[in-house]
Amino acid sequence: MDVARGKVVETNSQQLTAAQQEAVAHQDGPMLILAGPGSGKTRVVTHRIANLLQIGVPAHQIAALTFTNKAAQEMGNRLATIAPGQDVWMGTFHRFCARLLRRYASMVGLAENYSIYDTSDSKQAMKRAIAAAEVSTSHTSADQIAAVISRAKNRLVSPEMMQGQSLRHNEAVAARVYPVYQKQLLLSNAVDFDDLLFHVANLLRENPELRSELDSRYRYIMVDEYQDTNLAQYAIVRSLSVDYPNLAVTGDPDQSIYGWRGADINNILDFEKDYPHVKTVRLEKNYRSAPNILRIADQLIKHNTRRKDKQLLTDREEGAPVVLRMYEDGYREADDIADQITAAIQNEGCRPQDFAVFCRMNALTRSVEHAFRSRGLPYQIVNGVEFYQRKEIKDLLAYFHLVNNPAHDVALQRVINVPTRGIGAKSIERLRDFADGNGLTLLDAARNSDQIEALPTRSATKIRQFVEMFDRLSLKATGSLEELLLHLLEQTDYRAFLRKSSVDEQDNSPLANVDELLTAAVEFDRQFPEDGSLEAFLEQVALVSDTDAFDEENDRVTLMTMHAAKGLEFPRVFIIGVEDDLLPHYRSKEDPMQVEEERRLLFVGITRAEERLQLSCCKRRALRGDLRPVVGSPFLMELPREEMRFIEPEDSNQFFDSGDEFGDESFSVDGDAPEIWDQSNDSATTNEIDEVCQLPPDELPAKKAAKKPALIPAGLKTAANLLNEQSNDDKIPLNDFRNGMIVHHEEYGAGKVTAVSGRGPKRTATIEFSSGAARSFRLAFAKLTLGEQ
DNA sequence: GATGTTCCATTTTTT
DNA sequence: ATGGAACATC
Repeated sequence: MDVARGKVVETNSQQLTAAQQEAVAHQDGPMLILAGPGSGKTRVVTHRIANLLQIGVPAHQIAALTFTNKAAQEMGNRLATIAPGQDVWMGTFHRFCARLLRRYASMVGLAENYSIYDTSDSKQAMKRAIAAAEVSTSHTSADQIAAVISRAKNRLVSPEMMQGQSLRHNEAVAARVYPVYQKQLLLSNAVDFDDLLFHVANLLRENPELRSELDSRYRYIMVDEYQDTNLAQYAIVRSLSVDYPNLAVTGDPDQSIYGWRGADINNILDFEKDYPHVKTVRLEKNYRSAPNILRIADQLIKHNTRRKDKQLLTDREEGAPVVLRMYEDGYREADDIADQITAAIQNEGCRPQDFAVFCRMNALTRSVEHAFRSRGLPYQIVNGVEFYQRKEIKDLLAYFHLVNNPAHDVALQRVINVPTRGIGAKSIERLRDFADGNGLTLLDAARNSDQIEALPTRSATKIRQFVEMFDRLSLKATGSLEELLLHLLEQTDYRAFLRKSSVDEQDNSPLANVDELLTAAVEFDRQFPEDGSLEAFLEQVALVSDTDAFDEENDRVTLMTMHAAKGLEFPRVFIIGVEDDLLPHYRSKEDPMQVEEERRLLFVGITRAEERLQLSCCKRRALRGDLRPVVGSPFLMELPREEMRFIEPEDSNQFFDSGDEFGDESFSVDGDAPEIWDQSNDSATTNEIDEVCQLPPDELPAKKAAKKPALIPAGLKTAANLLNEQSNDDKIPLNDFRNGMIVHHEEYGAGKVTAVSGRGPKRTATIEFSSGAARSFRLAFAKLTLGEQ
């Protein structure tokens, strides 16, 4: 795994505060560390581990459970600096369970080479289960059923327990699908994400000897982000802390943001009830943020009812006021933020990595990305799973999965006709029927394809050929990943298939992705030369999370969701789209508890900022295709306006330095400005837009049309588009770089392209200059123009 | 059976 | 806007 250095320089334990020292010194018995944002929680936990080691606790008796690999890594790195060479187990809950489950797979009816289905795999499996269960999905959907089942598993509800309960419609449907789905998973020797926890929790509950063995094996357990644990996770740590109740959990109820995934905030709120003799430590001193940022955060979170009241204290100096800014639309918002960052880098000596832009949902990163790219501002989008969700990567990995676990039906269905080899939907359906009818896996059914009466000989032959190809491939399973992948690519002629099926000729990114996967395989081979690396590789791939993609060594502006931002910190933070229906999201507005969670999400975002913070919202936002009027988030009303600096769009001729005037009066000066803080639906702008939108295009009043970008049909150029195009004018489109092309670089002069790889912002070209030097450039940022031939 | 077309919903957040 | 699924055509 990559080694990322922590930003915080470790100091010795003398410099811990009294509260921190108290937590560090705690040895036996349960402990609850209520740690506010930026309170040095990771530092406390690592020092405590070091302390335990020092007093003679063997490293293998300690386990630290986190929610992301990133957090585990960070902890590991820090521990390495204060207690080097100690083999303390650190990792995510899911990885911990995956590991236990490998060992005790047979006890839950799995084989040790079981596969972990990712979300799309389990969705496929779900569809098949729904069909097999013969239920109607007329008033529900596969997604809804999946959600109900997921929730059930998180709450340790088994298929049997779900029967016979009085349920709502989609729950009743789910209750019928659930047992079928579980049976199919077992037959496929597979688990979904929830099963990792579910199986382990059941294992511990049903096998007292095993439970006590593991309890004594893991005598000291630490859980990070305890506020985000669900019932299954709760049950797991609880049953590992009976004989040796040395469970130390850290968390902050105010940062509980995974309720939608089954996390139960009561786990942390009731911890003291669960463990009567618990030692509770509150870390309330904040080392991260300027006081004005903390006051804003504090004011906001005070509006929640389900919480433990907590102070946020800091010694830091007062900083610049928090900015609350309104823009005309998302494009202006993105452009302005890009400009602000560019200016700060030029004039204030900031570096790209000092900045982060947070949003409620991934879709909002698009416009920001565009603005950054057009300015040559280096950035990283933190969504680690993206690469592994690309078609070509999923295809190849599906072959890997099938080699590792031939029962993996989802993988087989994915690849049996990829590349196309004449096995169509009908054949697959017959194969599936045969498998279902005889309780076989799809591969076993395929091995007996000549016995399937419904199958034409022609199809049976094709299927047999596929099985033969697969068997040849399987022979490579014990070799290196590189060897396996190369063999696979050759046997299936996959690259040719990609070239043939790619829609536009220019786009060779699928091929570049294949190369990137190859690189990853080689790298994994290098790191884990032992046997069995295929399984380990697939497990690692299955359990990567978005946050894991964050690279703090990289000098780039970071773009991510607030969920992904938890646990991180940046000197300057922008939070975009602080708008009603987005934050809080409209789906969460019915339930006051969910609204509180949304408020906590904003709290998490705000408290990531060290020095400066800007919250912004727009008058209009392009979402789901078209530009719609929006209003500011009700949360903005909860902030102490007198402490903030409010900035309106320039072209409405309004500029308010600070908050006193920020209310009604500000807006009434200009009749055109919408009352963004007013949630009522009858705001002037809303009506105006609606009204105009109903007119046929040629009847649009010219004046209004000119003023409202909202009314410009997609495809026409907006001012923002034009601007961006201009600045890109002389640059070569990314995908136009070809080997042998002659280019010109500002600094190095003329050169020839010798290699191109990567895609999107990572697209890179190697160029040999006339001086003889060769250099690689990220094309999105390099200053390259077309050279003379 | 393969390929192309249209239509549809779908998007909150993620291990 | 995008991608998947259903439908139509070769």
